[in-house]
Amino acid sequence: MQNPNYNHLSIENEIYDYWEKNKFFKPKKNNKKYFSIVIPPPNVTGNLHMGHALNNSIQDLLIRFYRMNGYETLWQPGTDHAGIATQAVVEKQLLKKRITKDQLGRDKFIEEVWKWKKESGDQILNQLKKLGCSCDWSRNRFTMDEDLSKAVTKSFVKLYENKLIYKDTKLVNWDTKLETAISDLEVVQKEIQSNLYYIKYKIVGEENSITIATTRPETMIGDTALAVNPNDNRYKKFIGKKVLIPLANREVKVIADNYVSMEQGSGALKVTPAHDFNDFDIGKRHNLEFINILEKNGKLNKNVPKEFIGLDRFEARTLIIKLLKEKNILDKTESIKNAVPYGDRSNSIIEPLLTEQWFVDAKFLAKKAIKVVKKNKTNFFPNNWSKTYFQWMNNIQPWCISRQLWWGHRIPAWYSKDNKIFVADTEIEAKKKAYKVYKKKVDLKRDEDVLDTWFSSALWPFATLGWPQKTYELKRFYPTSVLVTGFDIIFFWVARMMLMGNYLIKKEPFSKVYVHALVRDEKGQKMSKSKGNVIDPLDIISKYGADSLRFTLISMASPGRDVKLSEERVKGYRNFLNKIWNANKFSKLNKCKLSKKLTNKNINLDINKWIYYELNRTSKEVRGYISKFRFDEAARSIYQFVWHFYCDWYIEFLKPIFDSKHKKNLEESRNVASYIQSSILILLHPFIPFFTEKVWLDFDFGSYFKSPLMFKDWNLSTKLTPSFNQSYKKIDWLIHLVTNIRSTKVDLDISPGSFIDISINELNKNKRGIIEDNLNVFKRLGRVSNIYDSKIDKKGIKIIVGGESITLHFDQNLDLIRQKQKIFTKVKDLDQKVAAITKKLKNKSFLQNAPKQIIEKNKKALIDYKFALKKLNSILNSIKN
RNA sequence: GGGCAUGUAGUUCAGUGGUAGAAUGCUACGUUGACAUCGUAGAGGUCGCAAGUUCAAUUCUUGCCGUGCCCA
Repeated sequence: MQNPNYNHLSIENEIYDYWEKNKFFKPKKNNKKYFSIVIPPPNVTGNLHMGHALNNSIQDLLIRFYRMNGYETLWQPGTDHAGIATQAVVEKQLLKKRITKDQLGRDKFIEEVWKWKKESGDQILNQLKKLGCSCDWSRNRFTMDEDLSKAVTKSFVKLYENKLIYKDTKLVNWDTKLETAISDLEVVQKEIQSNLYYIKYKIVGEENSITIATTRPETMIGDTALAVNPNDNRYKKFIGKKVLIPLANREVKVIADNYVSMEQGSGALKVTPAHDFNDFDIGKRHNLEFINILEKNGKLNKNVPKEFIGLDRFEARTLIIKLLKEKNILDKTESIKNAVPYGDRSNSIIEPLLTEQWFVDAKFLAKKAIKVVKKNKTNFFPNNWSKTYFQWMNNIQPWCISRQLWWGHRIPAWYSKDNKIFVADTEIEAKKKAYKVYKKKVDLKRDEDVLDTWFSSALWPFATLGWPQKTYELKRFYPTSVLVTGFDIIFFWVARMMLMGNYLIKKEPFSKVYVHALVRDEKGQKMSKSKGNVIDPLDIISKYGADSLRFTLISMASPGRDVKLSEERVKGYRNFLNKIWNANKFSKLNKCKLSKKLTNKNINLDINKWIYYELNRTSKEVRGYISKFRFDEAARSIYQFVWHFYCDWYIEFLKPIFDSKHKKNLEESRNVASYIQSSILILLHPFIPFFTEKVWLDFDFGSYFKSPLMFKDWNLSTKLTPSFNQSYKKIDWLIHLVTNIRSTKVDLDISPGSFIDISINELNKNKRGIIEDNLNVFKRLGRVSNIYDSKIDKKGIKIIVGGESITLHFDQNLDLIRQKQKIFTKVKDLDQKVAAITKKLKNKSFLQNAPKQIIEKNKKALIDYKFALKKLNSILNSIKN
């Protein structure tokens, strides 16, 4: 420990190696309780961002805490295969070599993806190690692993057989860039400036026309009706008649439907059942024709007039407007703001498209998932999130699980030539099933599509533990104890695990869900690359250390609030580590050492009892906070203890003792100091594992406690005799006294280093005893040379501590103006308080209604205030004289 | 439009039906053998606004205003 300051740079890697080498992250089997967490699997293409850092700091805190409390503890790590994102990454890479995926073909392309995964897929896991995460890496899983894939197939088959997975032709959100269906959750509505076009539809056989309004005029080619509200007097007369769709030159009926709003637009609605979700419903209600006009890439197909075939949807829009203008059919154009759906991956405008897809009957599965939360088998923290959860679950839509991609779990469905579907675990099984139907061998073709990545993520909590095998881990660690996650994926992920877990295992996947907020920049702005305000956790780690980052994030993770991160805060907590580092140096310098002889029964000195008492209190408090998920309060509590009790006062108390030759006091204090020091490491280990481990090893606490820090019993609280509480109060008073002496010196403009004499003749016996018992400590900290037990003939000034007065004597002439000023303000303050309480105590209804202890408290306060006021006034008088 | 948060010191945030807290920043002083990534002392708040409930409201209720997010 030669460095004057703590330097994390070489230390963190070295410590992580030490943990891994010793296999400390593997669960230690025992018969006691278990604690398990499955990591929210980061995207295999991902890089560690602040959200991950927060998420995983909290998980590691919990895992280390429960591990140290003797639970059989598993933190299950892994990554997900991120269908769209990964495929895009590999496609991009291939494009650099001027190869398209279609040139390669499906199998070769998949090989390329695996190659990529092997080379650069686990980057984020190494980044988690930098953060100090104590996952059991020997159990690392990937959603495309063989056993997880088996779990996926098995679930699909089971759900299909139970009619909870089915094929259907529906409108889905279609991404024309990626050419796949995407989930409605992957669609972001963006408010943009659009044109609202008013177009005249001529009534067949009349001169009249009806004007409709649309932002997507190109879809009119697929119109199969015109709808008006049945109560709309403007249009009633047209119901049942036919209109001519301009350009398409097709005749469609005018229908009446309550869905149509009379106020919106022109009050008449063009109905395109194959290209709009609301129109789809109208189409079903009125048995309309569904005309699909789009190819999968967003170009117009053969169902449109010749001049439009092959045009991109937006080119078609421009052309249509041009033609309508020419033919004088365009009534007017309005500029409006409207919400337009974008794909969150491709950032291209999403088209509702009529396709055949696979769906999960989410509504059925939701019933159980709702019940489990209602019955508190799964609890959200903060509890408010359960409302969000219920709201979504209650309005759940069929979940479209097929994706038109190559990378992912291929759907285990095979088709015969006459399009019969055979769903099975393997092709052989499917063929067997087909044989039963056809009574002969037939050729089968496998479904080309893959499953939504979230389908496999939904199985994560049990598939990673070995399901469908009946493994030890599944039995021991399921349901998992806590899920730690960001609120943004409650629907995407949490809800879906609940659907699947409760159905396939018939048990909730986790007992608790801790939901944390977003990490933002210091101004509260969302971090984004385009804004350039991204703080890279790895930069922060290399600059200040993983521990500093962890402590910062944990301290700021107040429930229901976003974390506003600024580098200044990280720096502050780096300073905190440095402070402890130096406190340890002090301990070593003074030969502090643990001793088996030390028990809390043979501690005699007040200061040692005081710190022991406070440690005990802190440890209990922190445990309470952690179990209530109040990590911010837990961090605050330890910080307070370490800096303001241990460093600010206790180490100062120790100095006079270490300078003395009193053998017994010396030994006791060295023992206690060392005990407190080691306890701080234990308390803090879940928060700042690298630092605490380093010190633990340096001081060889491991051999004393016969335990690595990571498995050391975290529980520090013990039953203490009342004498500890007494000592606590004594030292507390002493601290007030010393503080008061110091501030009086500042008020009087006297050098803080100077020594003074004091008289304690007005002090009661009890308080005198405190000074006598802690004489050296008091003299050193208060910078007091002589203590008189009687009035002495020397200039002085009285101060009040805890209602008792003491006289401070000074040699020089004093400038009492500031002191007087200060007393004046105190008197004024007290006067107000006395007046307020007096008024209160005269109020009959207060006396009648307020609880007894409040009345007593007020009465006592009044007496105290009056007493202090009297003393202050007498001091004021003495100054005047 | 519906829903959920949120408004407390310059800043970031705790907290409570009964005397307003922390961190950081700020000011003054300080290099005494753990630490200047530090120490000592201090200044700093109508607890968003209004009404109601109550003996008592920063805290509970309602309304309004501001901010953020989710869903349509």
